Amino acid sequence: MAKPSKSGPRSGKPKSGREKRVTLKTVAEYLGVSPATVSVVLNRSPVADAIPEKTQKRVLEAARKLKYRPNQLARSLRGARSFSIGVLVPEISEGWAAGVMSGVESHLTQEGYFYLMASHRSKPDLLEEYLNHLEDRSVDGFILLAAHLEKAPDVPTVVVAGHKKIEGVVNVVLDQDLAARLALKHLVELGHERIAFFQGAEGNADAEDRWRAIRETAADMGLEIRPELAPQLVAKSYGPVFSPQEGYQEGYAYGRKLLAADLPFTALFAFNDVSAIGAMRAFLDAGLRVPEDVSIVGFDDILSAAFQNPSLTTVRQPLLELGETAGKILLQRVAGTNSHPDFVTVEPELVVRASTGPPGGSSRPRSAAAAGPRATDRSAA
Amino acid sequence: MAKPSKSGPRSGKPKSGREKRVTLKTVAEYLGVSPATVSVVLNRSPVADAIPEKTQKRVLEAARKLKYRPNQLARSLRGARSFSIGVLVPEISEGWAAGVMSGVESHLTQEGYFYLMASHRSKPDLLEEYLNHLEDRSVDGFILLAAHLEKAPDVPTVVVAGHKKIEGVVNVVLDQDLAARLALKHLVELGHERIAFFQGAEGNADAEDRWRAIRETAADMGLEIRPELAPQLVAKSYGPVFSPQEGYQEGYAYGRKLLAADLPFTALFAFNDVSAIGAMRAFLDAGLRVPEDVSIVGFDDILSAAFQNPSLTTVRQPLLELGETAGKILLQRVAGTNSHPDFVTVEPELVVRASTGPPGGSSRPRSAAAAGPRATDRSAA
DNA sequence: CGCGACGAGTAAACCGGTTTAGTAGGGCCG
DNA sequence: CGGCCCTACTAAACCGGTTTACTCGTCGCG
Repeated sequence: MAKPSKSGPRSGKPKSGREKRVTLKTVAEYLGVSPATVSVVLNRSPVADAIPEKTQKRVLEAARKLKYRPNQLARSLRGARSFSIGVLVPEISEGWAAGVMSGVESHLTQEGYFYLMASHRSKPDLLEEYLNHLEDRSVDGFILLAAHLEKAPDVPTVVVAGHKKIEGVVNVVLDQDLAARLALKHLVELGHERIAFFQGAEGNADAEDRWRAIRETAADMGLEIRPELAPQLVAKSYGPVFSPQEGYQEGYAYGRKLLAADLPFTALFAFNDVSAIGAMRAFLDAGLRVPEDVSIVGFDDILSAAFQNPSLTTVRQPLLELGETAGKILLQRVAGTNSHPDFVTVEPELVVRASTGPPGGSSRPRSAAAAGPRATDRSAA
Repeated sequence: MAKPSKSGPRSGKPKSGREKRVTLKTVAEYLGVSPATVSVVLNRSPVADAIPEKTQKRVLEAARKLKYRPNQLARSLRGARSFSIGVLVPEISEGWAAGVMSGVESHLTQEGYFYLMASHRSKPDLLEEYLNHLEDRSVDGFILLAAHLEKAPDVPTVVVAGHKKIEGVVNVVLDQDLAARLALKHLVELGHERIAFFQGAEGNADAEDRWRAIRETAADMGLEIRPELAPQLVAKSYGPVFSPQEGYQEGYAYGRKLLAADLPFTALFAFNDVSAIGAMRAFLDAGLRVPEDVSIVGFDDILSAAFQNPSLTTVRQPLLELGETAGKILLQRVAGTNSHPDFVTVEPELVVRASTGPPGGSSRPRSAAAAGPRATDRSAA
């Protein structure tokens, strides 16, 4: 019917060497129908109900045969959705962000979304600039890591490790209270009473909330926190960062300061693994044994935590889960599912390794008996 | 002049609460000119030469006042360029890829580009799928990390750590010959003659080329490579990977095997830092001293390399530079600057730390029988 | 026989820009 | 005074889809 003309085989001018891209029109002409019909069928739009099976089959087949792939830019221009979301991280190469990103990506690509990414370097003006650029590219939503947002963007937004309540923004955060409880309970059960702490640097996304959680939990458990034993780090790292040397060196320096304070303590709960590792080295260098003289608990569970000697007991952040949760919630919001809570928490986990043990005094008390085997017990045969 | 009408203040219907987005038309109507004029002026298109200063100023000012921001999707739809490029990495959370990405990002965002990203997980079909999806989103080019490409995509492409010559694709690779020379020269100058090696696993993007470089360099320097002292790793990691425990444990296992081979050696040049660290622990556990009994050279310079005890001498990959180079070349190609070589190399650097030293273990070369003391030798004071 | 209801699509507007071809009006020249 | 060239823009096509409103032909029914 209609006029199929001789459109089947490639007629017309031979063009230059290159194949033109297959477009909606190509398919329509090939079939002798209008572009609208093809579009409607391929999208299973409700209007397509009026089109008989037979034609639908023809369209589908033609599309497949010609290897038609719709131009996504064109679709997004008209439609509301672009199926891409903007992601802003403090710094990609940084371990924490990379881990969370991995979770974000896994969920998004699985749902057919891609994301546009940039690093805000914790600078408010860069953040602002990228938010604008990305909106101009019609992203459907934002996922922001460790970002200090002032006001909600025009599209759905989820912030990971932001701790500010902003109308219309969902925050995904680690359950710092649980983290504090896990670590302190572990130490207390081992018999520790005098515990030192590292507070996160100002500006660190998690520092404030984590410290609040620690204070409250310590109070609940009847632990005293001595200010002299709870210095605040200053390294300019933002997130729970694996910043090259700085954090490590700072941990070393503060580890020495703790010793110099000359107040007794048998354990240290550091702000993160990097500072924990630095402090551990300081203690070892000072002739103390870990964990016999000082137990150490880190935070994050960075990859090298397990490689330390002794291997580091730490509170693991489920980075993948943080990312996946953020992705899931964002896509739900993009899809219009409303009413999410302001804060969604993800649970950390305590990874007990060899850097913690019962407090045991200088002259090898019951360490041999109670402290049990080293972590190197895994060496099998 | 013309008819400014009363367009200045927001007239018309009050709309609902929300501000409509400012579009080209908005600006045009506000000024009483046509969209074409505004477009032409804002783009400094050659046609705009015909438009007097005065009008141009008016347009520019109006655009600023109304906070006009062009819809990038619309621009890309017509124009050839979308100012976004597709990036496919093996896995984001992986250290090597994250480092290279950091370089890529730095160059691209600086040039006003964004990128769409996904992980190909070293699976050819995923790679293929994402290449298509990204082309459908009109990316201007591709940067692929550690990917095995079969044929060149339709847009300019740069592959980092791909080692295959493909027509129209530029490869950015580490100079493995230089890497081998740096490491071996260092060891030879220290006095080492019997050196053990770890070969990279099959499928690792760099394994083959690196091993070739090592063999050739060793031959040049008159070093003999004993097959028994050059086992090939098998961990399924692709790139120069910081794969959690596996690589480390494999290093440990192969370290033991080297000792069991009962062939004398005074140094190990590992395939990467992770396996080097694993092997180091194996040596230490066996009662050997590092570097007095065995010197160890790693590869990559992962962040924790400096935290080891002893800290690890290693061949550093300039990850940022790899990424930046890839970005720079790609954008040049996108801009049409032709004729790039098939391969561009980036130079590694030897970072000498504490795990290498002259051979000359006190009196016990490689006493396999010694299940000696722990490695806690650092009890300085 | 006339009318409304389908069935099967289609024309055309639209998204928000870019770009090409063209045009109205004025000045200058011969 | 007509023709021509500038100047300063503008109309309209176009990019590649999506969507809404409408048409055209046929059938059922009263």
